[in-house]
Amino acid sequence: MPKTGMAPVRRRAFVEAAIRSIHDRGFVDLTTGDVAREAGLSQGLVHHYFGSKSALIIATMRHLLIEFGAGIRERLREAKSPRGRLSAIVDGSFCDEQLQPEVISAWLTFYVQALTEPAVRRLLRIYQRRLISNLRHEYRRLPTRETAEVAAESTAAMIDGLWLRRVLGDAEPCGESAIAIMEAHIDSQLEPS
Amino acid sequence: MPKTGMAPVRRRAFVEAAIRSIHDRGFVDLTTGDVAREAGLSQGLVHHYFGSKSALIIATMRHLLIEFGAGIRERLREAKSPRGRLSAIVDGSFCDEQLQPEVISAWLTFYVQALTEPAVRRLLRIYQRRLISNLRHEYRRLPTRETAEVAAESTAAMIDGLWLRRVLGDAEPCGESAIAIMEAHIDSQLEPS
Amino acid sequence: MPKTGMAPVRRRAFVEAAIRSIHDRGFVDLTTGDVAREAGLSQGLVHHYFGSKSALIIATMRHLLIEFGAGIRERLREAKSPRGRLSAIVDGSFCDEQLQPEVISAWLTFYVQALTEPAVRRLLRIYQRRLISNLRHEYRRLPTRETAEVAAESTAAMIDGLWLRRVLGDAEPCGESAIAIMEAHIDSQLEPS
Amino acid sequence: MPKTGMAPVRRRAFVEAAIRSIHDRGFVDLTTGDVAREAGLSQGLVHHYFGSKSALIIATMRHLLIEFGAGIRERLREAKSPRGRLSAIVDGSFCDEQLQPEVISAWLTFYVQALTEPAVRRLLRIYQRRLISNLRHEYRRLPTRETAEVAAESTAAMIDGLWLRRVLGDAEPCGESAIAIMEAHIDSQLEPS
DNA sequence: AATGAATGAGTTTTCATTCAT
DNA sequence: GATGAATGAAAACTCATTCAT
Repeated sequence: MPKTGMAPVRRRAFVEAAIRSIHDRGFVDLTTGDVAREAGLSQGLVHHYFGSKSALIIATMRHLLIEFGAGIRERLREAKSPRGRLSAIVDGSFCDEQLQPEVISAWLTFYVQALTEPAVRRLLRIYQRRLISNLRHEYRRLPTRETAEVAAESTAAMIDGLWLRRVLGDAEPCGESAIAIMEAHIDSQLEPS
Repeated sequence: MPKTGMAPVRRRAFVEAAIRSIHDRGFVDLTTGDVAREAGLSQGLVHHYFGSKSALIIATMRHLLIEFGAGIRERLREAKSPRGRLSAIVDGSFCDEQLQPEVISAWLTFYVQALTEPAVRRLLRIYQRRLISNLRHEYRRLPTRETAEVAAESTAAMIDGLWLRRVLGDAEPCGESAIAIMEAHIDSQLEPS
Repeated sequence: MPKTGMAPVRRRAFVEAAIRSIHDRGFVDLTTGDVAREAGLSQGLVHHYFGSKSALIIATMRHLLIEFGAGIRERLREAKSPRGRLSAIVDGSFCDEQLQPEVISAWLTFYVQALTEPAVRRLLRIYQRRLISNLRHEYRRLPTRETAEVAAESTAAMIDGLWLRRVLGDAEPCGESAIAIMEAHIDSQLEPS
Repeated sequence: MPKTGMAPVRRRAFVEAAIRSIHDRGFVDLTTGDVAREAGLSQGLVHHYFGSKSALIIATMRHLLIEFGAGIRERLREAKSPRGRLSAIVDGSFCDEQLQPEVISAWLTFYVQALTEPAVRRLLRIYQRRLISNLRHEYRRLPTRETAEVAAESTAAMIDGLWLRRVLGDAEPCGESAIAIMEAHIDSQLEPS
């Protein structure tokens, strides 16, 4: 009895195995064999489902983006006010899922790959634009277009920066202190001295 | 008598070639052959001077750190006031040298390598600690130790974040707008509403 | 379902190819490429099955030992008397299989490798101990423990020595004259003047 | 003041360094760099004096042969009787110089190289012929040409065999027991039961 | 659908040899 | 005579990809 419809199951299994492998072995030394072993499947199957290693990588990056986007959208939907929507973005950026070491490793890999792989670069641009545009929208009450732009830009930067600094910190990365700093920054943007 | 004392010259040549190659071909696909060609020297010489590809990479990361540290120290020495010293740090972080695409690529590589290579991780920690400790020191006039800490942390994060966002921006990365945003942030930390 | 269970077949093929290659090209200049070509398989497969060149060499040495041991054991089983068992050992040592030029080259290599490679040294010790202990056992009727020991030692030495001298003799190495000399030596040990 | 007549000094230094290096690193992994370092001289100098690595190896083998031959000749000159001359050969074969681990390693290497390198093979043949012809000459009083031949052959074999077995024994190789066994064998050849 | 087997192109690494000084 | 520098050819080893079953 041939199993049918395995495609989505297998693809997901490989993508998740890729994220774990990137963390465990580092992206540079990642082999399709590693991923297959991690997924408990055969090496040949990677090519059956993705066609090439690089296609698997792109699928993995896309997966990160989708998961992240879904988390943000979910939180935005539940938020009541513009201020709450800003908190939602911060929350979605520092939630437990996003601070998992495996996910962090994969995101950083994402950034580096974007430097040279156009396909990955395109994906990352989507993330960056979506984030800045969400922020700009929530800052729209600020007096000038210019102020809103700067507020959005600085908030986005601080999210990325706090995340980046947590990546390689001594302690387990924890979102709480990052969220506190972010909230203070947002407040200072909204009620300037 | 043979030509002597080439070691430092060659090492530097290879390190600089490595930075350019990382940018041109991407770190993942980097070969010692690429670096040698870029340096205009033979592949064998890379191993003669560094022993292995990975030792070359570590030397390259160390080079980045040294150059960056020297730039910051230089600017700090010339600064007149605590406020000026904060600007010095920002300046050193967004100066032309640091925003060269080649240097940016290499720094990002640095981060990714730090995830899995302990030797690289150690180097990166040095950078992070030095930056935060410099900032903490300049923020020492703030009312509480806590406020100073948060100010330092948020400033460091924003530096890294702005840099990171410029990495993959559409335009040539330019430091001016980043510096403006940073200065505003520093001011808001020093004179809270 | 894929073709399965090739591992032992391939391993044996490579080991036998290694023995032939050691003879043809000399151990010092032996490359995994040579062995692969000799086996009619790809170079990569050598590493797939053995992990490294040196593991292949060790497997080859082990193979020699096993084949030799099996030949001796077989002959010992068929022997009727202690005297016959001594002849069995001599026979097993100078049989056609052991005097094949390829096998001789490989054994000599074995000895040289034992000088510096602990793993190989361990294997060779097994051979030496087994031989001397077999001989000692068959000489046990001699008046003193001491005499038996010397008889065993001298017999073992003469086996190795005759073999060694045949290795590089002008003519095709032939076992007959060696066996005759050995038999005379054994007789002189058992019935001293 | 240019030093003149360095050639023999340097050549000897390299040859002795080669013997030590063969023992320390194994012949297979021997590099001219190793030898040069061991000799405390530069790598280029090896080629200046020998022209190639393989010429150095041959010179080293020749050196072994000369030293060994000189030891035997010296002892033969001092011997008073045919029986004493047989003892002289045994003595020369198991003297301290010949049982030095470095020398043993080099001799074994010599044998292996002889399998594939005609130049080395030629050298080794000289050793073998000289030894057998010396022995044959001292056994010339035996009743038949045939008996003398067998006695010479078995004695030579036992010398080589005892030496070979000492090479890789557990203990420091020591000549005494070998000499005792050899003397007994010679006696049994001369006064058969 | 799935796999173990196999490959070959490409990578790091080693090293004898050459050379300018 | 002597050396450190440099090279290039060849080696071990890796791995994405293909394939027969």
